[in-house]
Amino acid sequence: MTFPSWPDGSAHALEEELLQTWQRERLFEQTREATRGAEPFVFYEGPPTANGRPGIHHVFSRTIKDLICRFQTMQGRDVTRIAGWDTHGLPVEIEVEKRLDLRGKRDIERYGVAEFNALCRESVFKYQSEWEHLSDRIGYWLDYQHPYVTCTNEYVESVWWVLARLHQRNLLYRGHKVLPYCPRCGTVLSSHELALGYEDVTTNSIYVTFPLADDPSRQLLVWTTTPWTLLANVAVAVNPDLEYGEYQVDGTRYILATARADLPVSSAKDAGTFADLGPVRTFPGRELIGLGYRRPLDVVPLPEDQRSREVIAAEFVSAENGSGLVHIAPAFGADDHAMGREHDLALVRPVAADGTVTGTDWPAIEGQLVTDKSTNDAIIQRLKEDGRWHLTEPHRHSYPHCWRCRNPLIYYARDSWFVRTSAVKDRMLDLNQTVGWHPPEVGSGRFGEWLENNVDWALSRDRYWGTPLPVWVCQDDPDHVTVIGSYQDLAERWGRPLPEAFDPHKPFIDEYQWDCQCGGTMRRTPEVIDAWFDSGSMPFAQWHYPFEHAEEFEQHFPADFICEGVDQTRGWFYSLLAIATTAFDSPAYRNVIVNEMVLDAAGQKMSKSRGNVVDPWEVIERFGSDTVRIYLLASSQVWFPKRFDERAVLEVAGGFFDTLKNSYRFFALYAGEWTPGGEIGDPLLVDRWLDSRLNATIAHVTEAWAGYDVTAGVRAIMEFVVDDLSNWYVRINRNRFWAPDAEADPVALDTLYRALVAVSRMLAPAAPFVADWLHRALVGTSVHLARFPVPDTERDQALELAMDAARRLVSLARAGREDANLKVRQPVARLQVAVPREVPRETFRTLFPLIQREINVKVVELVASDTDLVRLQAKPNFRSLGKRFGKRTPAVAQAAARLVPEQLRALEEGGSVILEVDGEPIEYLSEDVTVERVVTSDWVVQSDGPYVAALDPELTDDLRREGMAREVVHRVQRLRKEAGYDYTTRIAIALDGAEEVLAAVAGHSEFVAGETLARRLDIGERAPAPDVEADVAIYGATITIGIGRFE
RNA sequence: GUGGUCGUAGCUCAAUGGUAGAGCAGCAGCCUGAUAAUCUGCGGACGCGGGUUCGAUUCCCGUCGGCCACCCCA
Repeated sequence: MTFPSWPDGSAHALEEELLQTWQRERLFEQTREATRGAEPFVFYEGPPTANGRPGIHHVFSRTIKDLICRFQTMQGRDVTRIAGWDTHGLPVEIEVEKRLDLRGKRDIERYGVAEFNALCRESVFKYQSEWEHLSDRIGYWLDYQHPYVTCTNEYVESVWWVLARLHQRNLLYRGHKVLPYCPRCGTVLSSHELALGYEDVTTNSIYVTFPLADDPSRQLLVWTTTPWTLLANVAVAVNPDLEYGEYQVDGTRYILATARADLPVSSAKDAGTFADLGPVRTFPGRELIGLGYRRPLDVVPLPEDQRSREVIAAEFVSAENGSGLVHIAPAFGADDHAMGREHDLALVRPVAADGTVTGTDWPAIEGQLVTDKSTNDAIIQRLKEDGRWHLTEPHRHSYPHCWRCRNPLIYYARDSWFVRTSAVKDRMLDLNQTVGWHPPEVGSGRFGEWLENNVDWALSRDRYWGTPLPVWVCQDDPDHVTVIGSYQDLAERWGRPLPEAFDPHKPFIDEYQWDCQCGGTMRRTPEVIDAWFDSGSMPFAQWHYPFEHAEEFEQHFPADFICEGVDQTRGWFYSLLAIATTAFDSPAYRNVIVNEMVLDAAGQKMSKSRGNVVDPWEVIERFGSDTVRIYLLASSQVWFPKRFDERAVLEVAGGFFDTLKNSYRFFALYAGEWTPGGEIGDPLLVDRWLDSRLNATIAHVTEAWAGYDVTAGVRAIMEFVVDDLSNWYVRINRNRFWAPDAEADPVALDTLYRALVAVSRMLAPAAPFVADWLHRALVGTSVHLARFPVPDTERDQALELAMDAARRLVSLARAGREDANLKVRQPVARLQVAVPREVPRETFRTLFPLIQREINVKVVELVASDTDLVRLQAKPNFRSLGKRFGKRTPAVAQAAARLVPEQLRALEEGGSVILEVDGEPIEYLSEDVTVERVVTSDWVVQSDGPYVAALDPELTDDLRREGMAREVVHRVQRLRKEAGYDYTTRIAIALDGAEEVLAAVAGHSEFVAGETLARRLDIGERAPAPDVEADVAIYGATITIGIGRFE
């Protein structure tokens, strides 16, 4: 057979062509068929939201997912790879709001919820085809024919089912809590969403004075970073054990913690501090407790039946910042809320659900958004007018923002629905222990610590486009609650069959109501749920479990493997675990690879605003997706941040593919009509060596990938191809593939062929295109239907050691040649080598011919002792000496210099010797001393530890003549190339010029003719009509070489 | 602010309580009938200050800088 030549076009073109072939062959389906019914390997695809474009970081995690899934498929596992789309939630709503230019919920309601949601449903698939296309283009195989889609009726029903189940288990409840709340989106956020939106901001914090009710000249100095919350102030908290002081400024006595007395006494530029002034008196905070005060901004009515405007005690108050007196507004802070309950404080909430001020008798501020700077400015202005303002101070802190709309959040008390995850916290921690995290730190650290601080999952969202919360509440008695777990259940309650075109979304679902047993009306609570709950439900909802596919679900739960970016730690990784724990008391995944972010070349986060976003399409077109995939996998562990630098892409992956391509080209060039599987002779040592290295590599890669270390496996393949296969095996065996007038050695062809086939199979999960091209070229079938290679022979450790020694010595001898200015073409008479004991002598000796060829030396000798070549010298090993000798270490180390060669050799061979140090016998053990070698002989000696190579530098006339002949061969070869001859072209050579050179050639005419394919060699003549002719200097003497075709 | 993490050759990174190692880039050279391949040679007192120790890049404390996470922080 003949092997096709590697296409000349770009990697991009090759990949595009293969994609068409794959499609034509329905290759993905074929691979699915091939392992159907085998032991399953369960993979869950984290559903992307299809309303944003995919980026390079998606290529990253998809490459890892693809690698593991392909690998497991090639191991014969039945790998489920179902695509999924996350379709609900705020991101989708916000996209639509922007498109319609709506500003908030009121606009949406005016526009019509039904119409709005219809647009949301549509917009989700805006980028779907681009996602599918990109996944396809990078070779990410996923079943896009039957994806799970979180907004379908089936999916929603499964989510309802699990919510009803949680309710049965008393894990779903309604609570009134202060929660992070986005005024723009008009909804609460969960703690994991909160984590996504912290930003450093500078706001104006203010110090405000609260005159005491019975003595207005004594004033509490109170600090706040959110002036608008003063509208709802009902108390001031002090720490009863903290020291406070009264400071007299003019007619006023300010009260603040003495630890905070470095505050200025006024806003004047040159104002001194309270500390400068000194306190009139000091006292513990408990003295203040119970005192009444005049509240600032008296614009909100306070209920009479509850306490307000008084000083209360709170342990959490510290003097770290502020004044040591904390303003309490129970509606707008979690601590405040707790204090309010504890002390029966009034709760006023002069802020509407849209974040605007309401219910005050201050017209100027009514309707203002509390997070607007102007609102705070107005409040500060009024405080100034009222004489209650003391100081404004810019305050820089990280403050939570809505992770979707970037607006600042407020803390806001309202009714919400919660999943009681804190009740299963310990269980989640236990189950998390069973998960194989890669890297482990994320699981134990970032994720584990997060679980330790678990709070109940704030599930409900006061929005429109989401899975509706299937909770119906009695209008008359809010304690009458029904949670619907299926559509059948709904129909039964409702009393009629559901309509044909039933849509469980808002607003339609809100029309379903029925009579409560108490006579009231059961209506659905208006909220939808957190979209993270949707995606966390995919293990069962993708099967419409328990309504369908119960068996499939059970076989596919939990997952063997998931993989997402580190940003999903509190996202999908958590929602999967939380739901699996509460609903099934099980982990949702057994192994997870957490990949880090892809940064730009400068290490900056990619963001649209910075304009440093890498377009995956562009990069793939330039390099090909295999190159990008290999780069992302191999440049560093996937859990380290990647600096995406285009130069680095070629550095890491380009060289490897070039080498692989050239190895194949070399093989195809010389394979000719050779057909694998035929009769071949006995393998040589080098062939067995390559087999051994190949088997070692297969074992290494298999182990790495089975253990989810994708990088180690990829690197092992790359090292094998570059170091062992190309740069050593092919190079040293060139003459077996091409020898003048001879067929290529079938044993070498077979060895190289098998190695290339195995490489293509190992590479298939990582670089599916190139691997497939290669496999088709070598074998004729797709690599993706092949099994992953299995080591087929034992490793030959002795041979690998011997070859390793040979390679080292070749390197050393070359360095020696450089040193002595002896070109490799100049033969030398002898090379003496020394190797450490563990190198098996006999095997090593059989490699001498190889060393001879590589070094161009006539004789290689293994010396028993290297004393003739080098002087031995002791280098003390402080590590082992230090352990035994402590303070005497330096003396003992120094004394080691006195060890004589016999002693050093004894040490090197594992013995021990005794030496007297400071009048005391000291025993040196083998590990105490490293023996170094210093060159002493006249020979050219290079050493690397116990490996020594020594060249006899003396050149006889014979050697010189041979060197000249080789030099002439070299020149002729260059001229052949210049003439553009084919490598089989027979030529005629004419040489004229320096006698010395001509004589040398004459003496080696057979060699020269053989190497250059010369059928005619005219010495001392000029060619009559050469194709190429040149004057060249050989050892300083000039000759003229002319070559032409031999007809 | 709190906690973590990192700070080593131009770049990317490694190792170690014992005197610093690799890859890439650069320069010089070798080799080459596959190669923009290989091979050989050339560089750094490990952010700063202090401590523990016979000895610290490695341990401890502080400090500066980068990154990450947490946070009701008034």
